[in-house]
Amino acid sequence: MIDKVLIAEDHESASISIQKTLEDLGINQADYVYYCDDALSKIRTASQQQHPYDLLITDLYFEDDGRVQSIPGGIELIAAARQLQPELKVLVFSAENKPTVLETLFDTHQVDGYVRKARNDAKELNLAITEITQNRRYLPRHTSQLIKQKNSHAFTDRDIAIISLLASGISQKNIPDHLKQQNIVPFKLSSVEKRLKLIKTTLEFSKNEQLVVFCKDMGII
Amino acid sequence: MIDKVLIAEDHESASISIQKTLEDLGINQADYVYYCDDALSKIRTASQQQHPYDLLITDLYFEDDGRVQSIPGGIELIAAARQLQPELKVLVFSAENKPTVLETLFDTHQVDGYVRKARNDAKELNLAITEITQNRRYLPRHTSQLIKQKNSHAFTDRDIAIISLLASGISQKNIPDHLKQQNIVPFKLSSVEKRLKLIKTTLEFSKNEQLVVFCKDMGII
DNA sequence: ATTGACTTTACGGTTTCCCGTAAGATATTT
DNA sequence: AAATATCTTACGGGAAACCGTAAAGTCAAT
Repeated sequence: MIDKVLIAEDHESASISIQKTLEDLGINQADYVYYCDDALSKIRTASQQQHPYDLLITDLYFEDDGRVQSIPGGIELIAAARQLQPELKVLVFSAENKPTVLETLFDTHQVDGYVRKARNDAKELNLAITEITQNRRYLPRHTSQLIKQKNSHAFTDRDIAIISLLASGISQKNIPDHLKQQNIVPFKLSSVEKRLKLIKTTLEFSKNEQLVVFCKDMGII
Repeated sequence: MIDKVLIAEDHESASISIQKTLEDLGINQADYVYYCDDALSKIRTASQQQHPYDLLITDLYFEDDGRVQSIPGGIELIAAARQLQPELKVLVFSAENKPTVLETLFDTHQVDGYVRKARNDAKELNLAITEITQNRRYLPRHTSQLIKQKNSHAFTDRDIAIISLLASGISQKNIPDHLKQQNIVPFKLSSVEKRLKLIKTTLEFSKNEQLVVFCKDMGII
């Protein structure tokens, strides 16, 4: 049974809707915070006082408004919260739709539910909480479609480093220097050239410009 | 005085928050729709029945879910609504933050208010409606900062065409063909080279890759 | 029509990128 | 340890991009 819920959401309007949904479900012990750091400290305190939260509903992205935060976003919050309280249920409520991000949420973080901010998100939220109450996971069915896409390439950290350098204006012939500095191997120019060629071939791209916008769109960089 | 409000917002959760805010302000005649087409037909009917809306609160982006819509988004909705009912007040409620988009909203569409979906958006929504009730515009103060940014370049349609071609994988030396096909002049390679160099110089960029991601981020392409 | 200011194109040299092949290094298998 | 496979680097030729200069074209004003 889910009695005590914590909402971590920086958008006040979204937070209000979540609170209303919890009310509709008869859940009266709902706390809400606008920063990840506050969320973690509440989880810690509740856990220490032998009255832990049953469910964390969290957004993924928290806007920086000047207040220094040690936890930058939802993913890090989930990791930190689970370390304090491993059995804590987690429901992510976010507009995020990028395959790579969702994949890590489902696989490495094993979230119990995911509701995307979209047309029927309030009804979905209600449904998701109901499912989680019964110890089931609530993951959108079209997720698998999103993850699988034609000619997909698994980007390594090195790939991301290289493409990020390109996107930041570094000339290809200078990339070896930067890779070396970051202790990324192999770092020689010809290996960089080969790798870029491979990526572009599998994705059926012809130019670097195309590749960087793709990575932007996909949230890879 | 504002009595009758229409909410055009595809996110159910956001719509609920807006409705709650209106309740808090004592505005009881609030209709809400999830599609732009529905919004326009409601505005038309209300206007014809001599009981028009006082305020339209609308999102900018409406997700395509298969239902065919003639009005794709908020900007087009605003234009169509103003044509039917020129004195209609418009308050935009969106996560949008790109300078170019906001500029057209404020300047060419003359919206009465803009609230960005962010940390204190519910309070801001309340404030904005109060301001509009008193015939004042409510525009965020940091807007001017956003629009004005160092080394800014005014992108022409031709610039956008060129950069879009680059981003879609067209080789620079083939751009002249495509420009010619689109009847964009000048179209010769050397003029394209010169233009790209100018843009990159003013923005202090060194590579095309950098330029295309910038334009992606800014919503220029 | 001529001048002058400005825009567009032509052209050539240099740099960077692209891409194949071959040599060298590293890891794996037997 | 030798053989094999795989990965990394070296190198070189050709293509594309970069960049300056000069020529050709365009336009406005007198």
